[in-house]
Amino acid sequence: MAETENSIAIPQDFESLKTIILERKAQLPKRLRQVAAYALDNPDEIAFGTAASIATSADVQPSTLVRFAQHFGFEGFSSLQQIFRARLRERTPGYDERLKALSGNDHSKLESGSIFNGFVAAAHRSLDNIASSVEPEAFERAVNILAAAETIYLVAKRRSYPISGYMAYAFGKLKVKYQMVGTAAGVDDDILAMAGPKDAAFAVSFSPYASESVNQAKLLANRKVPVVSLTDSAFSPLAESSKVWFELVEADHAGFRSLSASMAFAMALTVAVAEKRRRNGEDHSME
Amino acid sequence: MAETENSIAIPQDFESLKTIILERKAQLPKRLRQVAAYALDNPDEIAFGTAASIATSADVQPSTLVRFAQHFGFEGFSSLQQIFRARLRERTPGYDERLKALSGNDHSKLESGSIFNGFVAAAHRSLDNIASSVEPEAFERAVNILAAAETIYLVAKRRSYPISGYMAYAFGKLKVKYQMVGTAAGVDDDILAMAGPKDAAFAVSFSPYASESVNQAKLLANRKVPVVSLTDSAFSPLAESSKVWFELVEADHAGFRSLSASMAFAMALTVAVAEKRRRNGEDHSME
DNA sequence: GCCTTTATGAAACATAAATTCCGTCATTTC
DNA sequence: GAAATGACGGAATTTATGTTTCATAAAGGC
Repeated sequence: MAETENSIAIPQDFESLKTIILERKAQLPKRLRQVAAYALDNPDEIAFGTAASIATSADVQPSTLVRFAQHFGFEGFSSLQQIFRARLRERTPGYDERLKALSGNDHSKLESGSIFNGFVAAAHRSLDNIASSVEPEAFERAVNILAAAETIYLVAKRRSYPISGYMAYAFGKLKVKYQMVGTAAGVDDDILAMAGPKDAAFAVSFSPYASESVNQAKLLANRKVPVVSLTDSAFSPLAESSKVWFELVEADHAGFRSLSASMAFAMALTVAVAEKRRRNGEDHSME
Repeated sequence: MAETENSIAIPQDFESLKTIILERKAQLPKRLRQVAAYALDNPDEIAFGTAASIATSADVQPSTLVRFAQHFGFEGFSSLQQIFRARLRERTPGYDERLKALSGNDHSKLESGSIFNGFVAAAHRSLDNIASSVEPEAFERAVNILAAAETIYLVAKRRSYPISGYMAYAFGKLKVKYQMVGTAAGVDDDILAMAGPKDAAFAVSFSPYASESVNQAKLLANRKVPVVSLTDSAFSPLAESSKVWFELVEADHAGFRSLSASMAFAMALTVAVAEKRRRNGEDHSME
């Protein structure tokens, strides 16, 4: 039987394997394509896992993994796995190189490279700051407030809007009731009128502060709705209306700021709230 | 059975394991010391090899490896091996201090702290990857394409939406003509109908891919509109329609991903495009 | 519409692995 | 110098892993 009459050679390194997989991707059967996608997206899993564990993660049968390997000329799954392991071995991270890679990498040779480097570096700096500027106790309190809320109102405009947008997406997936404020014009007041002390709000506003956000936060605070806020200055007008507030200064590159740290913060808060709710009791979590 | 009455805790990461081994090295029996030396000299072997193969290499019996592991409080050899594997997985940072600051800071004491730490760490990892996964040449090409465009169409749904949202905000401030696709339902086709070869599009889609985004990218490509895309898998259907595409895998914490690296990337691209336009000529930049 | 081919899932099999157990040896202590 | 304690090597045991096989399902061709 000429099972593996390889007109083409068996890939010996990860890069060529990746290339071949991408080339043949279209012609692959459904399950094999599924494995291919999983393999390229989670190479580390392939390297360390067992056939059984990988099969579970990728949602296929172990035999499919073997077939996949054989499809590309390997004797069995194990020999394919070697490629993935070699990749980790050789790519000895050499962490120093990694840092060097940032300051001295190919990017800087090209025109736009320094801009790219600048933003990555700025994001790193932002994240360095975040651990020190966010107090654990405050974070805990914020989580408690939001976890106890019936509905979480998300207040954000302009530059902050993507943050609440992402939180909304995540809350939706996590089955946490939320309400975005400030999407369509005009109806905001009606939405806010429904908020009460049993709810809570999360407001984000960076300088220059959108006056609507500030006003809406005030309005909510007056209605005894506990407000948690994220801002970039202790002088932010948001702080007055907030039970808990966080000051998070994003590092900038050439005056422009990305939202890297804010996104990490937002996601942490979102998941922490969901987690807290889950723990607090399955009794009334799904109403 | 008080075999392992650990007055001290079992090491959970490679660094602390290394420290403990070095501390106790002097008091170790001969063979165990032999294993200790081998382990620290050939960590990769420990990570990938089997107990039998390692034993042969280190010139000891397999049972000695088990004894060694138990000596340090592990249940068996396998659990010790996990430490060595984790080291390779998590590209143990050359940023030692940074991570140590993370795992050892006040946050870990509190309930939600580990979630917070997890997301900050994940964001760091994402940014570590970004420099290596984004090719400078590709970035340059993407900048050129978008800088040359009359109008930049931003295509993104769901999880990717905040990215294009932020780019829209920044483009607005930078006076770069753009058009968001997919905000209000229904009018998308009309908007896309205006796009032509002189324009360009930037599409973002992460798994699971929103079919509208994919279709719209295809549509644009068919209309000879150059498409630049950002995705998280080489398998993304977006890739086919794109002139340039970037694969950017956000590291996850407990299965949830933030958008930290994507945000840095988006901002870098946005500013680079604006900068390029500014340089290309003040003549027609302000029309 | 039927038949052939190919893909897929589930379980069985054989193998290789990790771990445990026990006998032997060396070193120390009384 | 004898007994005891601990280390070590090697084999036995048990676990679990990769692979193969077979039956079924889906797809494609005539």
